[in-house]
Amino acid sequence: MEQRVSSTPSLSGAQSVDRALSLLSLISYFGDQGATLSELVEQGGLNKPTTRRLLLALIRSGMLEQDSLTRRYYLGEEAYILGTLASRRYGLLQISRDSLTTLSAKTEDTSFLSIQRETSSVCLHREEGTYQIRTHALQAGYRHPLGVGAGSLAILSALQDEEIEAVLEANHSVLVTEYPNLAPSQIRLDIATTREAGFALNPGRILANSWAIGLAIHYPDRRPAGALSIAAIDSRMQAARQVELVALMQVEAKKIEARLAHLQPINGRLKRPIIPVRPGTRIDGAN
Amino acid sequence: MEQRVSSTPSLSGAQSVDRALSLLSLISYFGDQGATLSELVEQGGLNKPTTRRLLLALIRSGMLEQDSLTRRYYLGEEAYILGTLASRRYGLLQISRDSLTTLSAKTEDTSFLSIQRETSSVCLHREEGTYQIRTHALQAGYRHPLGVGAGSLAILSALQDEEIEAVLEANHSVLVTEYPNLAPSQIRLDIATTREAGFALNPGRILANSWAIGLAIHYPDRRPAGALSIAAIDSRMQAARQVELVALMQVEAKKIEARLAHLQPINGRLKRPIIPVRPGTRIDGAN
DNA sequence: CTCTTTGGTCCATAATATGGATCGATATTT
DNA sequence: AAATATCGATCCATATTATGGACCAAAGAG
Repeated sequence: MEQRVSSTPSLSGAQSVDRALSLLSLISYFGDQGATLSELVEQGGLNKPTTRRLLLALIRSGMLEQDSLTRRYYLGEEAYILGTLASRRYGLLQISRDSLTTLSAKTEDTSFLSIQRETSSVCLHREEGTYQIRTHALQAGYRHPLGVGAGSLAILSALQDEEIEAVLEANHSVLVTEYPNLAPSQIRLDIATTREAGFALNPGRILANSWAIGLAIHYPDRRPAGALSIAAIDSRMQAARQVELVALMQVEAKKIEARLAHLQPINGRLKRPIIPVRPGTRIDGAN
Repeated sequence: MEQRVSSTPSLSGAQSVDRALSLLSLISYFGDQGATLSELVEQGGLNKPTTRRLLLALIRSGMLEQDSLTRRYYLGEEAYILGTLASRRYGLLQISRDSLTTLSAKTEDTSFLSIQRETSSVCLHREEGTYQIRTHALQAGYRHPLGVGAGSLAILSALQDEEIEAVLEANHSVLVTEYPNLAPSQIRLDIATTREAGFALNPGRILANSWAIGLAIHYPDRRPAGALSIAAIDSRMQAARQVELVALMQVEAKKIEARLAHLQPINGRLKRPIIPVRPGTRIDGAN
């Protein structure tokens, strides 16, 4: 009870919901590894009893699950179901899956789909290539500050200049401490190069010899919806092949953008499903 | 403040989180149509200001969005992202997508994937067939009480007898009022038929001439993970073709079950993603 | 065996959520 | 066109609810 701000004029409220969903979001970054209570207390900025109480509420709703043995917390089945249902409005991954398959099949290298989330990019999908040497610097669920990584840089470069500055400022301390090769000034240079070339290149900036090419996917209004990227070892990413890869990616990006244009106006009226269940009927430990 | 139960011994707490997530779940049943505040007040069992306050909290977190014009509420992008990230543990749909494509391609009819959610089944995906006459009784996101519909009946039939009775009891009033052709007693008969035949048949019980066949998908421990189903007009669902369809579906169900067996033990330790963001830093209207 | 760490919980206190009442805006009716 | 109904949204005094320091048990670590 320190966080008094006293400004909250009226509006707002339901702060435990904010906190609980912040925790949920935080947990999502732990991926398959799951999160421990201590980690969540440390990184979530809430104390132990509060954290635990909110986690229990999330578990009750099915959004979260706790491994009874390891005591770790994982996203639950309800999160998966809601996401699947939401995918009809936001189904970038669904729409892009074919393209990722195609890209990895044609190039033999691993391809990725990333999106923006606040000031970071998140990898939504990794499509394995067949080539024997693969970089594992990026996995589904991994997050990096915008500008770090090829897809991430492609997205950042597609933002407006003032947004870019806001992002870089927000990420300043993280960049300086965690990514010595990627100071904000360096990223600004990379953005210029990206815009000029029409694609983003990560020449092993995060992991040596692990190069990648990224291409932004745009909404009809030109805002970035995400980015495709392809990663390989440097020997497979020299100038000539870069051109080939970009050409392939451009074809797929175009396809995705065409489908995206059809996805948005789904707000049309559909028949109502049947809705018998009555929530709000006081959930205790009654499950 | 009527709902005093006074029993809540200790445990529990964070009730607004319960309520908010109940609302979120409720909204998910409205699908592409979105939900209005009034509908949510009516069906959610909470009053208007409370409902609205919780909705605002959900919007702040990105789990929900409100159409600024129609004022309707829809699942938000954050829900989609979380679901995508959770899909590595619960990716039944991902695993089943190929099978649905195959089934619809081979049969020319529309195929579905459904799962259990509490005492209902929810359609996660509808894969269109090419045949000119198609039934639109089932869409992704639609919910029916367990036992209503072919996939739904297949799932119910795969449960244990005592679970079945619990489900039927919970759904009793809904079945009686909403589905005159599907009294609990009728469903019990259908279950017996389903278990004997090895597949579920819906002979136009919900919508005349709209028949469907359902086949349960099992976890390694035999609990149902969901169900495949194929729907068509009755003339395309006579005995001979039923056998053909079931044979095709069994092949696909086997494939899915094999992949499911590999999905579960993903609790392995993976490299940690980078986690710079600090939630819990008081979210107001600051966005 | 003791010390430390981690998961989990208790409970008096204080902060927060609650919902009846109210308001403005947009249909609907007469 | 006026009157009425409906709906979304918000206010604010009240009392229910969340908070977090302190504590406990269990499982490593030394």
